[in-house]
Amino acid sequence: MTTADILLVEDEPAIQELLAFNIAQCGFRAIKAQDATSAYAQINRALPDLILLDWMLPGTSGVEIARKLRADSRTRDIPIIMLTARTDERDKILGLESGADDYITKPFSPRELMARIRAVLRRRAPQMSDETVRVEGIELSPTTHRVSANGQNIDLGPTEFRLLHFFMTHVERVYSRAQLLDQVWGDHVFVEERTVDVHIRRLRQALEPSAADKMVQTVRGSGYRFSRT
Amino acid sequence: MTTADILLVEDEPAIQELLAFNIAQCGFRAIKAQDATSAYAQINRALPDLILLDWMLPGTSGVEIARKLRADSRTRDIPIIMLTARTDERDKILGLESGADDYITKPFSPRELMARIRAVLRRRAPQMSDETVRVEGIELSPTTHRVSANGQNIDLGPTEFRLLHFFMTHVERVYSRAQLLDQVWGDHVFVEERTVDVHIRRLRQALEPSAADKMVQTVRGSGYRFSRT
DNA sequence: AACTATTGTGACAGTAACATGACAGTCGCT
DNA sequence: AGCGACTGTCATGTTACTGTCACAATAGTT
Repeated sequence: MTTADILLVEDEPAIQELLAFNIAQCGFRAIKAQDATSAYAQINRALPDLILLDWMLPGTSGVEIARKLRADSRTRDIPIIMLTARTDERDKILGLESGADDYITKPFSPRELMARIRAVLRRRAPQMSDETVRVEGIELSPTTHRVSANGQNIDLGPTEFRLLHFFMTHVERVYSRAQLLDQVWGDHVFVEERTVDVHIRRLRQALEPSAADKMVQTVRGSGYRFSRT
Repeated sequence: MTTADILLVEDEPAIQELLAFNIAQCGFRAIKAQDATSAYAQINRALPDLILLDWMLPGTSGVEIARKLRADSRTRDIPIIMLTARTDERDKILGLESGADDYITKPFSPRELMARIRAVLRRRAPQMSDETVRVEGIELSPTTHRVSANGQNIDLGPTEFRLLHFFMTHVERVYSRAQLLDQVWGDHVFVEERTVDVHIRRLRQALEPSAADKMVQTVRGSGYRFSRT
């Protein structure tokens, strides 16, 4: 759940392959679709974390797809980046009005595209971006899967790692147990809410040697918060 | 790594950019040309180590370029890989007769292309693949295909060798089994993910006498990591 | 202070993830 | 052909993580 799923809607097979390869190279998971129909099918199977949408598609155009996704509450919040050959300023506006988060014109450098993907993910789903996060003395690096507090290494299990990662990318805000289950465990799992307490404890225990456990705070009646100070 | 220079002759800018990015990702240097004229100009400036040649080009075709390169003693030995949309067997023969080392039809997977580039480079210019890598006490020399840890020789099978080579050039970062299969096994072969475990074990076993096996670390739930300490 | 709602904690069994050993198939070599 | 080295897969151990509970501790209310 740490890696972002990116739905790639593109009809030209060569470009699709190349983009998929680049996405994978950057540590994300690429899900491919050639047209609107298969795109919807993929979205129905599992919500992606970001959608790369070709402007020109056979049948339903990219703009129409974007509009439909924005109309559905289930898909409203999924970031969309449009790919297009047009450089016309009017089209750009049209694309953004249709609900796209960003917009990139062909020919584009893959490096630029990847930068935009990261930027959008950082804005919309910070825990999906794989950048190193630092809060106070704590440092968490998703790519190396390492955590350190005040220089000393911290050993975490997978769940505690994701939990801390989520907290560090959503500082100073209270989350209910249900919200944490959705965000850290995934929305379709059924687990007892009190299980969160246990993992909070395990996280605190791991952070204790560095005195960083004070940052994981209980908000009675509401949930938990990760906070500086 | 003595990076290989790869001349990329392709008129479609989008595909050129994407290929150039992939080439760079793999640690090679991409030199771009849109047509025969600029290709010759680049070759005159400095001989590339490999040429990626689009079959269909405006003006002089890829086949003609390949013939001319083969006729010149200065360029006769440069490996050539042809890119083409045609799947016709006759064209394939024509392409190879014109002197190409390999031939790949669009749409192709970048992974396959990169595998072929590596294969051709390995065949035609083995010294180009790489130079000796050193991490902690371990020393790996691709050219001599030798590995030593703390002075003492280590015997590795081909797969373990490539695995260690990949790890040593990508230290500290965690790779999933799928990523390792992509990077180390290369071709789009279907291999069970658990097979990675076995080769990890074989690698560890080989490194054990030098106590270097501690560097191959398991990251539960994520994959494996090669790390100092 | 007493009571209640909420959260902390230690223990535990089930399980998912990983390690290991064995084996059969393949390939190149002489 | 016969041999040895290497590979991929499976079956079986082994480990470490997970979720749940029972009960202890704490905060909030009256």
